[in-house]
Amino acid sequence: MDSGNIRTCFNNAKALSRSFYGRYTPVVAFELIGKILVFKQKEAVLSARIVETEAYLGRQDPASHAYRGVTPRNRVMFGPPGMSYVYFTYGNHHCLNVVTEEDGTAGAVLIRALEPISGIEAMTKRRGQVKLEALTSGPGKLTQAFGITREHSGLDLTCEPFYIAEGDWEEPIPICVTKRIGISQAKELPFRFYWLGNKFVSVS
DNA sequence: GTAGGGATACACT
DNA sequence: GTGTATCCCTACT
Repeated sequence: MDSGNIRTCFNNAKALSRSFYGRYTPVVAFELIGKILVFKQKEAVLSARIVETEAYLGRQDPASHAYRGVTPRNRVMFGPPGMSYVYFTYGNHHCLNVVTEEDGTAGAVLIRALEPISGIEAMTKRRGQVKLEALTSGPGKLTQAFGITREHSGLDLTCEPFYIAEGDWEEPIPICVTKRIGISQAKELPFRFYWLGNKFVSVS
């Protein structure tokens, strides 16, 4: 597949509504593949297509931050859907999640990989001189490319300047479902979704 | 294959 | 308040 074939105008795309996010987390994770993450910044409009996600549930999911109940860090996961949840891990990396499920129920989708569309220069400046495929092909990489930190946790992703828009891809997207990776608990659940054959996916 | 790094949660004073 | 095990990773060898 030619994943570099980018032709449509993301600027006119509509942000996804809150009701999109307020559903069962794996459904949201699945449907987020092909959607477009947009972050309007001073120096550039950064945008990228979502090519890989993972679903994390609440109290019933041992791999989820929400498993042990509300804490200062994870409380946004229990709030209204459509908000961002950013956390810091392994001493080096931030990870970007989108809150799902109705207000009061925990759930989040981890954005694991993106395919850059615009603002590539700004991303490269933050990431250093790496290959295009290495810019955003991992959860820690994409937050670095977008300049996302914990300060961006709890933001509303249904409106500007930081939002997720409808996809622009006209053909059906081949989506592969696998087990989640990088975790030690509940590894067997089929909660990872990625765009089959897309070279920006972190691990195939 | 593994070093590196810092925040977090929780068990203890 | 302090100690420490753990963590949804990356970049290097």
